Formats: sequence, structure tokens, C-alpha cells
Amino acid sequence: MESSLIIYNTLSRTKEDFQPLNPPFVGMYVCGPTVYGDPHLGHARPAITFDLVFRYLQHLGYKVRYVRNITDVGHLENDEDEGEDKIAQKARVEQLEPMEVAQYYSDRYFLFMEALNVKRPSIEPRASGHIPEQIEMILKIIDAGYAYVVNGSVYFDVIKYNEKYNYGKLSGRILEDLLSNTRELEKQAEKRNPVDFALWKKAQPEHIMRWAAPWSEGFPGWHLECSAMGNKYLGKHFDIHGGGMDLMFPHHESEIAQSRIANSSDSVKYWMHNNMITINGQKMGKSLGNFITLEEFFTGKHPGLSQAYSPMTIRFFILQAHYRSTLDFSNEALQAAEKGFKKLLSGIETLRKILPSYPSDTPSNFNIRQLMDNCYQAMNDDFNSPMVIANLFEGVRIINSVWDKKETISLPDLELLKNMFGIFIFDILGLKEESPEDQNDVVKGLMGLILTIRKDVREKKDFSTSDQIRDALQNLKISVKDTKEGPVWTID
RNA sequence: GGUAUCGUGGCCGAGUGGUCAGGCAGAGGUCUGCAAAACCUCGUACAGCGGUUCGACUCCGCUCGAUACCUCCA
Repeated sequence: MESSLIIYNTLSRTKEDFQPLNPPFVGMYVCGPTVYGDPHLGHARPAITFDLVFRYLQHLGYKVRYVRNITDVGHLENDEDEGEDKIAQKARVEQLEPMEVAQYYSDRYFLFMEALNVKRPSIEPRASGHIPEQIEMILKIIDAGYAYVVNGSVYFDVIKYNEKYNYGKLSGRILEDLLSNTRELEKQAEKRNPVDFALWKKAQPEHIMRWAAPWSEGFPGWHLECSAMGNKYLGKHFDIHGGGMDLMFPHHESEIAQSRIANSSDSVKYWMHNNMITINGQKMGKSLGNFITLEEFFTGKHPGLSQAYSPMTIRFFILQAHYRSTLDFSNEALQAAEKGFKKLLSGIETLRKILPSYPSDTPSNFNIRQLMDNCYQAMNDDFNSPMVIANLFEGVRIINSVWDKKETISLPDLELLKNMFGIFIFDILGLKEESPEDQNDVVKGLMGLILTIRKDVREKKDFSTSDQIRDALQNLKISVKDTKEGPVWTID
């Protein structure tokens, strides 16, 4: 395959040619959700970003194994929790088993991801199902001399690691700076150094989620699950690791360190990070209390929302920005996305009705091949979906012009255009038509009857009655447009 | 304070050393009984100040501003 795909690698801070380690196979690991709360807009961005990557790599012919974890081993939320496990705390509040909570929110996550037309990854491993692998990894790191045990907990020795390797090569951090910025807290008294991170934590008595390990009954450190599961399903060295920019430090930096020591090998060739979604310029996050759940978006039931937004509107909105840019949420921006998406969809409908121009040797007066090349070039340039969308809108303009008989299109070009729209809109961008309402036969029959009556009065030039019917339908959220081919109605 | 990313027209958002993003909103026009849709035309946009250059929104420096991460824990 001669794709000239280039990917921005956070590790080098440059765009690099994408050369898989073992073509045509590609291994991709993406940090998934912590299932302790309802999925919100912040979950949608990485899911859609890497869904785009997954889809495009597959389109190019790669055999992709895409692994996205489910973090169901509880983690702390913020300093208001007193060292209590995220999931365990929620469980106590709701009087549920921790795994019941994890199950519930995983299901919710899958449900909303499906609504966003995000493809299920090849493997969705759970951290709780990979405790032995994580313990094994810790043993390797201890054997290699880069971890130490204190009171049943195990910590990674960052200082020692940094003597030989570079702790900070991903995030641009410099260890000396990190050290000078840290202060001593009694909580971290077990650590030899504040920059060290936990591989295994001994569980406190109130901690519900716990597993037996050589050092104590406890639970694995947060960074470990991704390293262990990535290693298990993709091997020591794999192609792509993705996640949100907020995970770059310390999470991914620490993953690099652990894997390097445990596997005696670099773990990841290309690091990809999607940027954040902001709301009023601020990161959207649970701990900030400014997040809007996906369910609230879909139903419109949130004080900050002036209306409901469909899953495909959200998806289109996200794809209209490049994944490495911040994307600021507002009702205005989302409404613009909704209208733009509708325009794109109506372009597709028109495309289905278009016939090639007559006579059959009439040439097209525009270049479809060029348009398609532009789309591929945009995708090849670090997955530039906004550029693809811009070219699709150029396609919509052509479609409408041909429909209005203002431009001509040849049969081969028409086929090419249909092909292009199918590939880019549905296969690669993963958008789909939202059949807004399953109109039953009664509705269809009634509308047919009403529009026939309206047609009759229009022919008699009784426009006041005609407009009265149209206005009344509009009040019922039914729009009627009089086209050359007759009236067309849609439910808004 | 450190690290990183970024500051584009009313809004969202691409991109480039010297002709074009695109969407939404707005103005005018064509079409239409009207409306809608569609099509055509229209906007002294690139935070500020210097520098490099024949030429910078695009490269370099500084200033200002924004956001994320930088303590525990994940």
C-alpha cells in the first residue's frame, strides 16, 4: 500500500511518515474511560478522534487491532476525597457493589458511543481483569532494580530511571524542574522521592476494591494497566498510542518508563494526543462541575443548552475541528454545525436523484478527481477532517448546481462523486443519516392527502388557502417546500 | 514560577512566505404567486511590538492574553 499518511508524533513534536512496524498490521492502544460516571462531551472527543484514525487506517487496507481499555479499578477523583477509591466511594454512596457501578457505567458508555456511531474497538479489556499481568509487570520492574517496596506498596524509582533514560521525553518535562517544584507532604512519606509513582498500593481498611499480591492486599497504580494490557494484546513494541492531551503527563510519561524497564524495549512508535473540548474557555471535566453529559446533549435537558443536539450533530461538530486543536463549545457553534450537517445530508439526497447530463458526451465543468484527491490529501496530512469537510461542501455546491441545471456532469464523474461521498462521509468520517422519525403509513397518507388538496387550491390560484395549509403544517413542525418536482415535506 | 499548546473576519474553524479554506450568521441579486431551498456576488481576518526578507498572517525574538499539566491520587 502506498499511502503517504503522515502522523503528528508527540514524541518528536513533528509530523512523521507513518510506517507500521509490521505491515499490513497496525497495533493501536487508546486510553479509555474510567467508568464511575456518565459519559460527557469530554469522552466523545478522544472516542471520535481515534474512531476516525481506526476507520481511515482500515480504509487504507491496514489490519488494525485497536485496544481501548475500561478502567474499572477505582481511582481517586480529587483532593476532596480522602484517599478513597473513586469507584468504591460511589458504591458506598449508592449502596452498590463496586463492580455493579462499573458495569452500569460501562454499559452507559457503550450505549452513547454507539449513538455517536463510534465503532467498537477490537478488544476492550478491563483493568480488573488483568491484575495478574500487572503484578507480573511489577515483578519484572523490581527484578530490574527500578522499583522498591515500602509498607506493602511498590513505587517506581524515577530518579534512577532518569540516570539512564529520559523521564520527560514525551511531555518536555525536565526532572530537575519537577523536583524543585514539588513539596514534601506526609502522604508521600513512603516514597523516596516525590516524583516516584505507585505501581502497587496497599489497600486501606475502608478500601473495597482489593486484590492479593506478593506485597499486600491492594490495587495497582493507575499508569500500570495501560502498559500491561498494551503489552499483552499488542506486544512490547506497537505502533500507535493515543489519548487526551491531559494524559500526557504524568500518565503517558510513566507508561513509557515502566514499559521501557519491564520489556527492555521502547513501547510505542507514534504517540497521538487529542486536544480538549472547552466550555466557556475551560476544560470540561467532572471535577470542575461544568460538564454536560451526552444524554443531556441528546435530550437538551441542561440549563446551558438552548436545545437538543443529535448524536450526529455532536460528531460533525467535533470532526469540524482538527483533533489537535481545542474546540470551544457553545450553543451558537453547535447550531451552526447542525445546519451545516443538514446541508451536507440534503446534498447526499440530491446526489441520489441526479442524472448525468445530456448528451452523454457532455463534459463536466469541474474536476471531481481533484476534489477526491484533496480529501485523501487532507486525511493523509494528520487526519485533517475539517479540510475533508470543506471539500465535501464544495461537492455539495456542485451537486446543487447540477440539480439546478447550471452545471453539467458526466456519467463517470457522477459515479465518482457518489463514490467519494460514500467513502468519506459514511466510511471514514463515520457520519450517518439520522432517519429523524419513522413515519408510519398513516402520516404518509395524511400528508399525501393534504398536499394534494393544497395542490388543487394552488392551481386555482387560491394562495391564501395554500399558505394557510403550509403555515398550519409549520406549526406542527412540518416544513413544506415547493420545488420544481412538486412539494417536499420534512419533519423538523 | 516551570512545561506544553494556542491567540485568524459577528460566531465556529482550516491553511499558507507572494491568487481560494469551509460552515453559521449578515447584505445585495437570480429563481419562485409568496415563502423555503438552491445558485451568483459581497466582508480593510490573521493579539501587539520589533527583526529576517524583494515580500509575512505564515520564519525569529520580545510583550500581552488564553488553556492544560506540573502535590496527593488516578
